[in-house]
Amino acid sequence: MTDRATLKDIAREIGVHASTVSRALNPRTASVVKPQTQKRVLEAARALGYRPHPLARGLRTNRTMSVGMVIPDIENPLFGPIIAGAEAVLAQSGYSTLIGASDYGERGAESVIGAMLDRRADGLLVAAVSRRDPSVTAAAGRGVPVVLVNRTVDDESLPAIVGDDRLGVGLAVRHLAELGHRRIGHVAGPSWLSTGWGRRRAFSEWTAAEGLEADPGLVEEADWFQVEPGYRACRALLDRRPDLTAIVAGNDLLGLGCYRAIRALGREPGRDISVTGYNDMPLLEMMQPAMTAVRVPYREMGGAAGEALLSLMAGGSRPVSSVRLRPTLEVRSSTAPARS
Amino acid sequence: MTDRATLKDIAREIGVHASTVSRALNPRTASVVKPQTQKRVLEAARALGYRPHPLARGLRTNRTMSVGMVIPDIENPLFGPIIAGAEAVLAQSGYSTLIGASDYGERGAESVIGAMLDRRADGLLVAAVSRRDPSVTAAAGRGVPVVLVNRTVDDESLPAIVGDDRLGVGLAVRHLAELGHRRIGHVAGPSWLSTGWGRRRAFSEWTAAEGLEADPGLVEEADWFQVEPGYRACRALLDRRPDLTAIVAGNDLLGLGCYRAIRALGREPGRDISVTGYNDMPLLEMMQPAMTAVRVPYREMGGAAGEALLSLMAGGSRPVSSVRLRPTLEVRSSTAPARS
DNA sequence: GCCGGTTTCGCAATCGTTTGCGGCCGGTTT
DNA sequence: AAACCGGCCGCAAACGATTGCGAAACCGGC
Repeated sequence: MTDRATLKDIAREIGVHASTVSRALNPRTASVVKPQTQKRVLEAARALGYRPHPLARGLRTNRTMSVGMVIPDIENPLFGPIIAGAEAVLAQSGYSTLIGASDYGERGAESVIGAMLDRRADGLLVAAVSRRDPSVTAAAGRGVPVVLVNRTVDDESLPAIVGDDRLGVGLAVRHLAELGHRRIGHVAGPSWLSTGWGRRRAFSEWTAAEGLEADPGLVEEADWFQVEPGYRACRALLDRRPDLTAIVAGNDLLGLGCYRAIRALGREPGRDISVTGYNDMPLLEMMQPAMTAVRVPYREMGGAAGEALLSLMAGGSRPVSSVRLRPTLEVRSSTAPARS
Repeated sequence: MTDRATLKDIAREIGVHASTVSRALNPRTASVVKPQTQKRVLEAARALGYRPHPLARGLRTNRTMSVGMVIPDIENPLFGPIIAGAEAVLAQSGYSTLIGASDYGERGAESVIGAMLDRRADGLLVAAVSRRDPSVTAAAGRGVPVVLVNRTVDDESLPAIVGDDRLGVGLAVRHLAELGHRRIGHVAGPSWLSTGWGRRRAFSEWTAAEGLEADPGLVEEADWFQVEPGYRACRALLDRRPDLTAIVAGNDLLGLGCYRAIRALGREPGRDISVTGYNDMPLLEMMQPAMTAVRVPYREMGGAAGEALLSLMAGGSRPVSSVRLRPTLEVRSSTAPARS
């Protein structure tokens, strides 16, 4: 790599000291250098194609202008939009985004976070947190700005940008109730994740609020947000309650698992048993039947998280509040009037 | 953030000079320090929780231990596995992965690559390259190690880890031919991308090799690897050639577009017209009908790219050869015997 | 022509590591 | 006993930027 120009090169070029060049180039200190010399500096800098050396700068200022982003499993299509949204707003402010996959399990997140702290990331965006996560809270305790995305921790001690699961589940349950469904089941996500747990509680509250049957037996927990666990949980649920006419799934993948389970029993999702998904991930509308789902604005979520982190890193200690984004309901053909 | 321990802290702790500590900690130079002092250094380092400062080290050694990864659009589920595979092997060697989305269009890739070079990334993994891409070749020309993933450039001047499209398309065409299809169409991806172009050429070659009809009119190009363009292209194709019994799609999303187009004509994909996808992205098997597709091992592809980049960055100038990974065919229910 | 006050800039230290060079110390060789 | 050598380690100079401090230069006003 051909060596880049340094401050000294510019200084030599126009006969001033490197520190003057530094000041001229930095908007915050540019006011102390004579306008005319600043102009000369700017020209020389452009002519030489000067780009500040991020390592040298960071070493001195103790900031790396990079943030770490921790994702549980990148292969989940859900996180694409979140990453994209965050990366876009962070890049706008000159921050680079380090990505780290904490493939399943707690050990992963800890070592990924450790690696990012070793790199002196200026902040952390964590999408992988479980309801209590020592490594994340430890990092935050050591003064590193942390913003949670999508999932949060129980005590809400950290700013989090999440979807409003109570609202979202409400949309699904009310939609089904309006279609005449009275016996609705729930295939829940893992209860050690805030999303799994929160939606499950919201489901109970809303069925009660709508005056529907509210039996703990209407809920079956899948041990992971994936198709196969969803299939197993749904089979268990339908074995126990063959009379269900609708199922609210904890997320889209669980919903797809429900499709399989329903078909395995010789019935047809949408026609015989209505199913709602949650998240509205890409291509969900291409499934057969196209799945009705609560849509969470994931790209916005990533963007909001990026902004929250920026203000947290910039703003000293002004508390950054958590945000719950409002979901909407995408009605498609996996939900139909109850035909009991 | 509580200040981390530095070399000097360790040195003071055990009464040696910082340079000795540095040597003791660096495996390459550890041989010149007395084993016993090395032991003391190691102990003190562990006791103080020492972690080298990456900026200071990088400033001195002129390496950042980070690589940039350029992705065309993160929202495409295709790139998740590639990212995950690459990140895993790079992390193993101590490299961090910077992610950058070059949302559509050429300008994007250029500015993203620029930002990464400004950050002095030690190498670049580019999944976003078009068949001729000045910014990428320029970066490589300036001595930055570059490895292309998934897509490549025409002149093959850069090491690239891609799928063997000729082989993959052959699997699809032969499969259809064996099912008795004689009039097979192709919905091609953009011809300015190596994947779109290569598969299109392979299609022509294989139809000729199989003794099938080989008419340029059998191919229709979509202007982007997405469902909607696939739909439009497939409609145009079927308008021109209503007698087709099978379609080879340039990728999965185009294949889904074909589903829609076929249904729009009142026919059923799989039953009336066979469709093959390409890539076998996640959840493709959940579609109705489950799509037969050429499976490209994307996670391996990312891993292989990471390894190629590592050896390129380490190995001086030993040429890193390109790799074409062998695809396989996943036969599902979107292909059936021809019923002409 | 001197003086208080600005503006504008240079000097040098600093961030934490790496590394060439040379020095000290012990033991072996002549 | 002088010379030498190899092992071990300290010294100091880098890497490229930022920044407190002080010193020129310059201003208008007396």
